[in-house]
Amino acid sequence: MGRAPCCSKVGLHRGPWSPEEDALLTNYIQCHGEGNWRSLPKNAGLLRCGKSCRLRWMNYLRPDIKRGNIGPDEEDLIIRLHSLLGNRWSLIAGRLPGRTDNEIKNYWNSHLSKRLKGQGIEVREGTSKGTTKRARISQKKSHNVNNSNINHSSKKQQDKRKRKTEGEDTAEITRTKIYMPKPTKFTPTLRSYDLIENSGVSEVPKTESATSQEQKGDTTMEDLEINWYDIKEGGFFFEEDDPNHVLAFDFPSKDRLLQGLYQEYYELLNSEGNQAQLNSFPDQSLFLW
DNA sequence: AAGCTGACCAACCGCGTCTCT
DNA sequence: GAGAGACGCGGTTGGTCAGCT
Repeated sequence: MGRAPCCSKVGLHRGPWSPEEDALLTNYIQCHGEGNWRSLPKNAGLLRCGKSCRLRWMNYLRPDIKRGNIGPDEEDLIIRLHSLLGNRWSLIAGRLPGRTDNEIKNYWNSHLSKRLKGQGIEVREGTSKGTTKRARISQKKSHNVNNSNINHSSKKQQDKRKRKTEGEDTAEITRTKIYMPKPTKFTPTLRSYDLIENSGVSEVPKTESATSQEQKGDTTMEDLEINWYDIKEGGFFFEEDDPNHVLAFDFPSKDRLLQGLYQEYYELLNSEGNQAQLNSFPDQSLFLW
């Protein structure tokens, strides 16, 4: 499909952002909102490509970005999610409020990956997209580079040259087709529930929206048959000040099939040796709300 | 003090996918 | 259904800095 020339445009700034550029971008987005990255630089008076603006905003300027070191809890979550999802950094970042995919990716590559390998823990490489053209090229490239005795600087130059000619190489690579279900958007609403210690849900939903939904004959809690304990154990709940009070996902009745997928996901999440299965699991569907 | 090395991380690149016409 | 533009993602690069020799 068509690709935007973007950063190749002559006369655009590249490299580190200045405070003035940051201010221009921040002010513009605060006034006009995100989106339209293509036209944003022009409208905001920035000599940057839209892609660069988006990246700067998403990874650095966004007000909800959490600063500071990644804590042990976050680290543990990253490790667990990576074992399930592979290098799908955006999905992992989606479970860590305030953290960006870039940050998690960097943290993984510079800290966790090495540490886990050092501990003799097998680190899952690649993703379900590991059989894509790009991934195969990458594997092929690293293989070639590893087999050469070139020094560091010439290796980089060689990589660049290879990148320019690799179109010819790819024709010889065997293609493995992976069928991924088309991502489906659905919108579970949040309900709040009170929990009785070790015994699951004590009461039916009490929130206003939940009550009105029930009155309209929408999905009830009993209909859902979701294993609440699994949700809690899976970490996909939101604890408020009261530790016995949780928010859980609620699926509209039209999304019964997706509810099944959701339950399947948690079963996989809690089972041993689930990586192969997850490679074919439509996880994109689960995170697109 | 100077040079080297590796770690870190912001930014870039290229591709796949989505959306609109 | 096809094509083009826009967006989002993951891999990679390169500048900076701290620690070591």
